[in-house]
Amino acid sequence: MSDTQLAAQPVARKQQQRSVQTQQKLIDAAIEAFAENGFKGTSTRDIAERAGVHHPLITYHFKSKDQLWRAGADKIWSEFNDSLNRALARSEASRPRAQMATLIRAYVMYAQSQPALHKMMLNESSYPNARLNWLVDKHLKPFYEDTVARLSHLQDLGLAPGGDPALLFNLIRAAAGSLLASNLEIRRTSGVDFESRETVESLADMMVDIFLPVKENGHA
Amino acid sequence: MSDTQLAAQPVARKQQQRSVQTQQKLIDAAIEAFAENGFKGTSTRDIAERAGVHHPLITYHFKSKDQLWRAGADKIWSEFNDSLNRALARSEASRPRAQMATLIRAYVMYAQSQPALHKMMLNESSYPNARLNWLVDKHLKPFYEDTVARLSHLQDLGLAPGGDPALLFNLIRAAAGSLLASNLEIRRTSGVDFESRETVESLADMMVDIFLPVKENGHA
DNA sequence: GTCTATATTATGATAGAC
DNA sequence: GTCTATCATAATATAGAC
Repeated sequence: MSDTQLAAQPVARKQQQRSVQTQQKLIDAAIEAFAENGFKGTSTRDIAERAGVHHPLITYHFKSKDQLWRAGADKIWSEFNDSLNRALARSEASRPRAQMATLIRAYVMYAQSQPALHKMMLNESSYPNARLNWLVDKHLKPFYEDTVARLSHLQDLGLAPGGDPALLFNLIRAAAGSLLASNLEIRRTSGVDFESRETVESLADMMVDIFLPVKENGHA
Repeated sequence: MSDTQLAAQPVARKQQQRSVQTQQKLIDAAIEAFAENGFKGTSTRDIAERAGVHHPLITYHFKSKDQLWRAGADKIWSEFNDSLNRALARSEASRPRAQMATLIRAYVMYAQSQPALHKMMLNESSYPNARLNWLVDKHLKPFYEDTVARLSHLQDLGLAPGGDPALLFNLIRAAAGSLLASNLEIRRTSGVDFESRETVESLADMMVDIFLPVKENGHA
């Protein structure tokens, strides 16, 4: 092996690290900007400024505005799935109603910490487009399939409100997502502040009470 | 009176009529475009194209993009309030639970026919800005005050779920608004189609069942 | 991997002919 | 009231120096 190879490797690694950091900063800035102003309403210059990076680096790292948007959506959904799975593992709940209550609480908590999840979905639902199809097929559908199966089972046990379980799923999801994405509006209208953990937890409690009104036998 | 005055009046009226028509076309196109792409994401050229009008006419009739946005919001909220008031008058319901059920149904129906109501609110809730403050103070607040008072009264009667009535109000509103604004996404994910009146009515039924689970004495 | 400079197109708003 | 033409700015994307 030559000297240049021995010396070159650490340099390459450092460069690789900086590259990854730049990409992460751009992705985080993109999530924020796209959630605020939608895909069309967001300029790559705005994203670059938020990330503290020169704007041609977006093309360099992500090829296009569209690819950067996808990277942002991937990150959000990955964090969201992790968050729900961790909550399920932590709760150790084995009964279906308790599991669904855990899911609802975890959904509300995640929607507060990252309202962009709902914002980006709703922004893309405005008119038929490739990003919406991609979002649904890659990310929403698996979550939907799993959760509707759980809700359907709860209905069979008489532990969830009747009616189309797909409708029920979307009702719960839309309520939590939209509510926490409307943070600023609701604070101004109602004085309710979802930045307070207490308020978010009372929302989660209220949702569990309303959407799962029937308790499991022998348990609180 | 001179001849010129007698002849000029009808011409002025015709011009006035065309002016009003142009303004209406622009307002309708603006509502559509702003709901799809948000304020920043919408170009005045896009609005003018949708309206079939040359784009400098926007400045002429509305002074600015911002003023046109406000005209659109005013129209939506005016129609929305009319729609709710007509539903209340039509139902002749005198008991508070039946009135609230009527309001929920009317809200769902309006959200289907004009999802822009929810879309424009949520778009402006993304970050602090003058349009959000204007929307809340002029339009949302009066609706909020009236409806929370009704919900609070229902809670006192034991006819609505407990907890902060402001939270309950926003939960119901966000659920219906967001659900019908997510039309395209939900159809692709779940196969549920809110263009069907039957589906929308079963959603309204489900919402009344869930949010007003306790019936009034002696009535269905 | 990062920068400056720039090509090309789109945007909000206006001026001035008709 | 309506049109064409245009200004100043901002957008996406790329080229090429370092």
